[in-house]
Amino acid sequence: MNPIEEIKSALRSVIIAALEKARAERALVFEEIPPFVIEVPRDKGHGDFACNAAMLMAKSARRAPRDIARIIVEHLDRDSMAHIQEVDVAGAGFINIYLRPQWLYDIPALVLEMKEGYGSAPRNGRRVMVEFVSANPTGNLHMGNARGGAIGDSLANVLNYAGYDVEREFYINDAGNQIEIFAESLEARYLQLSGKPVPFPENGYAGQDVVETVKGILAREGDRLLNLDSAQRRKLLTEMALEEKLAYIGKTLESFGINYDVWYSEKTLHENGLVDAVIQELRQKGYIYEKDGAQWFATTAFGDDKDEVVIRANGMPTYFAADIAYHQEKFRRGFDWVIDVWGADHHGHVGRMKGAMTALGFDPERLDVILMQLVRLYRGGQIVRMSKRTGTTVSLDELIEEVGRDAARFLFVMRNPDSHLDFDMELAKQQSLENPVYYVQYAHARICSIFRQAQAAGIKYRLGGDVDMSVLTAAEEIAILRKIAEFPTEVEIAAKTLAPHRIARYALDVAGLFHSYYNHFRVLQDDQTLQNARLNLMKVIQIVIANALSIVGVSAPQQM
RNA sequence: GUCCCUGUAGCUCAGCCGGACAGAGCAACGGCCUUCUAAGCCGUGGGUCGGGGGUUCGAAUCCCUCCGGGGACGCCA
Repeated sequence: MNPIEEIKSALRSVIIAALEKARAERALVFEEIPPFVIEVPRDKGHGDFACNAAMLMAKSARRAPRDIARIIVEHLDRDSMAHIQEVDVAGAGFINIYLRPQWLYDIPALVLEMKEGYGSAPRNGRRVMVEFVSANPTGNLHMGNARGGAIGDSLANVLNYAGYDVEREFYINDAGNQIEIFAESLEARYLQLSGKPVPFPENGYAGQDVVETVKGILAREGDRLLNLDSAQRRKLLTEMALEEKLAYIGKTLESFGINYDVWYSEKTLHENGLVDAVIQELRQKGYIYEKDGAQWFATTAFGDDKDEVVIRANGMPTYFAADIAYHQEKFRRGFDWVIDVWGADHHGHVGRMKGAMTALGFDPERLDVILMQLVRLYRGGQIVRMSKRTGTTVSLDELIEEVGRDAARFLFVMRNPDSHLDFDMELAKQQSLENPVYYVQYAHARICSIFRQAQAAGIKYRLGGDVDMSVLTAAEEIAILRKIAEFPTEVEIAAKTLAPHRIARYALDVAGLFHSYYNHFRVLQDDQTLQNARLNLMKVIQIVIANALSIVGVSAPQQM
């Protein structure tokens, strides 16, 4: 249920009818009706809706845009749409349409009926998977993972609102080179902590967290692994460590408000032969060749500037090979649309993956990759450099602990993924004007407070139904209703353009309109009719803010 | 060198599926608490939308080019 879109489509029909009528009467000569738009003008002085059809037709109809616009207006059947109050021609040839305010007064009843469903589109039956974070299970989650988590989860929320059946997935990189190195690191620590002075691998995982993990294993298992051969020892250590790490990652993400539907193991792709199979399939299609003892995938056939190794000279498949198999599986599992949220450092991987999907016969348009620019961490204006020793600066746990889940998520989601984010810890944890999350939450809490006051004073009011909203004639009230009406369209655009930050911005806009209104108008007052209408207005704002915040993944507090 | 992102008010950023005089927050300056939470509100000043071409009736938005900033170019993931 999208009031704006319904009106737009009704207006579209009316305008098309006018064009047809004008053509039939030979008032206008043209071949085809151009793909014109009906939009909400930025400037309220330009009406409730504006149409650019006349300007687009100027050339083919060989008339001045304003002339065409006037002819369209003359042929409009105004009675066919009760809401139309006034239509005029303005600017370069815009058709500005003014509606009777009743269309806005109908909005609150709709919102109150749909409640948390307001803004959402009907189920469209299409399945979409959002894969995000997918951090290496060998270490802790860092700021980049935090941003990816906030964006990915919020995007999944937006898509769900927009009518898709969404699944969240975490791809576990539990195979490959880095796991080998992880295994070696674990073994070295295990031996060292058991009193055997072995050297630590040169490029091993030197972090303290690995030491802690091994200490835990020693405490539980004792030194019984000393008796095993090295391969067996590494295997067991890796299994135990990964289980612990993944549980920890899952717990952290959960406390960040993120819950996955599926945790998908890379290792199972190898074990089930899916990696070999997909390479074989590509080979049959002629995209695989051998060079220097390795197997190469001819990604240059799809616009890449150089080919890519899929099977190393040592016989081990690369990460890319496994990822091709993984993405093939995503489509095989029945997803209509597959979205990955990756760090910008993976940008070279995008074209190759789309090429691989094309080679396998999947439409690459069904795969979208959000490349998120990396996060630079600051503390009070000073950049925080990556620590060599721990391999990390601030972990997601520390972020949640220090800044708080709501503020962190809002700050991440608010920014366009394309923006290079300078994240200042000091700024983020300030509970001040610098911190927009509180501005929005405060609006929600204030409205809750009004209703608490109303209740305490024993005020009787009715929400929804046939409540007369037409007493809300102030420009501020009209502006708020208009903004509320735009929410479903905002969700739709955010989903279509994969831009959850639009919802955070929208929430800020609504909060701004509310705070201003609150300081100029009394909700609770003697005039019963007005009071009732304003309480309805408040309730509707509260619902929309709560809905927007839920998409962003931020709580809507009752009081602050 | 090739590729990706980016350059909008002093600062941080929206706007960029082309549309009518370019927006917000912060900072600066000046106001507003006996009334539903001052984590708020009101007002003032502040911009060659990096530069230059092009497409268009119309460009911050699309294309080309140059310049500045960030990043990627591994038989790592």
